[in-house]
Amino acid sequence: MSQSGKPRRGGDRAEGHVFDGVDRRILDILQREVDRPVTSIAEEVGLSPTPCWRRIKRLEETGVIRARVALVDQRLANVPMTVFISVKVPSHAKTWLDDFRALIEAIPEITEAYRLTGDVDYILKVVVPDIAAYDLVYKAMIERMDFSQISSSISMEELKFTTALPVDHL
Amino acid sequence: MSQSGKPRRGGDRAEGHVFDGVDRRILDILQREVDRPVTSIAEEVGLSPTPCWRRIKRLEETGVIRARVALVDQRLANVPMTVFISVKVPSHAKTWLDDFRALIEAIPEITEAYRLTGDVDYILKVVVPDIAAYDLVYKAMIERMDFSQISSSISMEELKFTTALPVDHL
DNA sequence: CATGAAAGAATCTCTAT
DNA sequence: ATAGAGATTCTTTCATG
Repeated sequence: MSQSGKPRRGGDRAEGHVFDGVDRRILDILQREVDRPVTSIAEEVGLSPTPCWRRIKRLEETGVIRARVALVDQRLANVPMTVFISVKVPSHAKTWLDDFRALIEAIPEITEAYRLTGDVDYILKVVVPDIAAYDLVYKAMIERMDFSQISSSISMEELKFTTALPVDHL
Repeated sequence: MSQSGKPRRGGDRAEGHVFDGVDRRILDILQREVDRPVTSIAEEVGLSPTPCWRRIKRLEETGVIRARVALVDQRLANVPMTVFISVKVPSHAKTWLDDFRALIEAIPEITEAYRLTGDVDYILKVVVPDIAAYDLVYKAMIERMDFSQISSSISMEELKFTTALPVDHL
């Protein structure tokens, strides 16, 4: 994968900007260690510091780089448990969805939420210290809203977690 | 949630270190903008720069802060599509799991993978440019390994995505 | 128009009080 | 906690090909 077979045309995006292999390599580095000095990155991609710095700055200004964040260890932050909640909606009224959005935003333990195709309507990723804390989240949800169905799956093991998007498609 | 009702005892972790409310506030900031100057963070949490800097450094050394990374926009990086793959395993042999781990590691489009309780054994998060690219990932998987069952759900909408863990449990 | 060199500003890192 | 020195990095400007 990550090799579609199509010839690379330079990777023009919707916004009209063109990225090349050097941009990809810069992003690949920044997605793993954003505190690397520009000179070090420049060296690795075979550029002098100034043009490299300009590329990074442009990647920020165009929004390709959305944010620079610290990733925190789940266990050391006392939220070692990850639970996935599958939700079916009881109503397709707009008010229900609005309430659901507000609920999701209000609960920091819910770190991800997606609306899906298929028989499950939404999937939520929840991080908590333990089952008891998860139960509090669960209760808070069903107290505030109606659900047609909710089912939980506990993550027994995280095999992979990366925030680095594949860059080969750029 | 995120308020368990128990009195805060300072939040001693497994490693024996004690975090307080200031550490929580620092982490909360760093999880959103890691490039904030130390002096600015110090000001916000009501500390002078030096002790604030020392706290941040300790958070790094103890591994609470795992990494500092750039978050890239999915759409602008040409991987706007998110797909969740549910997998059931055909065999509980160790070799199968080893192969599965290697497969997951080898495919950069698979950004997350978890082993779950319940009827689904694993769930994978995959980011790709489009259906065609997804199909390549899918084919690469079933060509390399056997699965008892695979089912895909396409994300129609990302309601929430944050890498910031809740800090109230620390 | 992109590159490379270099100067000034800001920040980081650590020491001393 | 504060002050501050020295090193590093960032950001901009300018000359060059």
